[in-house]
Amino acid sequence: MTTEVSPGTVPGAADDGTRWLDAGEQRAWRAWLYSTQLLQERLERDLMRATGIPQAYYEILVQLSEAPDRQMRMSELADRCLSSRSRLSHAVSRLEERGWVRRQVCPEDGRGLLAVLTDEGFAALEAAAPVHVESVRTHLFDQLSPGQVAAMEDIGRTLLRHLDPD
Amino acid sequence: MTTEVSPGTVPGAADDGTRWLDAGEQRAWRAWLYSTQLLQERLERDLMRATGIPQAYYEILVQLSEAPDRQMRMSELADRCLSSRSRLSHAVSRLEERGWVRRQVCPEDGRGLLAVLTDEGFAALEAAAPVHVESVRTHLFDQLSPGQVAAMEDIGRTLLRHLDPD
DNA sequence: GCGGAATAGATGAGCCCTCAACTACGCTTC
DNA sequence: GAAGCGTAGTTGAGGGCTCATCTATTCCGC
Repeated sequence: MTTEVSPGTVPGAADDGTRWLDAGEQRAWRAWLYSTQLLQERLERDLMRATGIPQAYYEILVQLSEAPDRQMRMSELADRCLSSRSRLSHAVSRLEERGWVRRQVCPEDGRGLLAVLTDEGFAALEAAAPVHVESVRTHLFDQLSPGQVAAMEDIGRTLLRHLDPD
Repeated sequence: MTTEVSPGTVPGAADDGTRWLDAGEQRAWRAWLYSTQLLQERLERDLMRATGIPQAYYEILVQLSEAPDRQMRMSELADRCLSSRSRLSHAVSRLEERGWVRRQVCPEDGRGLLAVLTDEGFAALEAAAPVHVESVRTHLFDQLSPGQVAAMEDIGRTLLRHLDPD
């Protein structure tokens, strides 16, 4: 009862060695959790409503658009999009149905495939980009001071070093 | 070509009034996006693997466990979980199947229902809590300095004021 | 008290994602 | 040159979420 506990935690839990969160950590955690959740949902909905493109697909188009010849191996594309192979495979299938991406056999490796951005795909990205950028600016950058933006980058990088140890 | 643009943005885009992101903003944005994405996935996977409970359900159990008589109106529960009514309704149906929550008619409002946490539900939460807290501590708090934690809370609160204007 | 708007919640289709197989090719080694 | 292992990518089942729609109840004004 005296122990304010954690990510939603059971009041009165026994001392079982768990490193529970104190009240301050609890507040910080909730602020992070709720804000990232709401921001993500907001960005996703803005993009989806305006263009019909989910963020995950947008990211794929972006990566391809920046690649030499607008093409990339499936695996590398998955890595860059922080996506599982399976997720990417499903996603590229959908994008193929829309005519935005093509699969092409890879000359150097008979197992491999290249995902190629089509002109239609590039056009779709060009149409979507301003919408998405504006959304990110409105809901994120317009709300934060330069110091907060710097802190956000610093925190993000710190977490990435731990989470994504290439 | 000279303009480094944004959330994945089309090189060479014309000046169409879009407030593109500059290189620094781009970096900050990516750091935030990737770190939150990876952290979320990590927490979700840890909790799911160890307990079979998705984070969204965990949050519901937490909110109920902290409510008077471990019960709450569906709508209020949805609000507190940052969930849509529909999502909560589906989720509570699943939780009912597991025997962790019960639906009960609301005395004061014939339209309303109360979600009630069962003893089994509470037990499931008690079992899951240490796992989840440990995961949050390992992947988040153990990585950040006290200053970074404070900045994280500050940024989160700032964004919430804009996103969740109660 | 009656008609209409607002509120509480449920429901089903469709989409995306995860997880666990599974196929197919390449790379070594003997 | 066949066996075995690792890598590339796909597939399908199952679950969660969104969105639009639907029902039931309450609230309000007259």
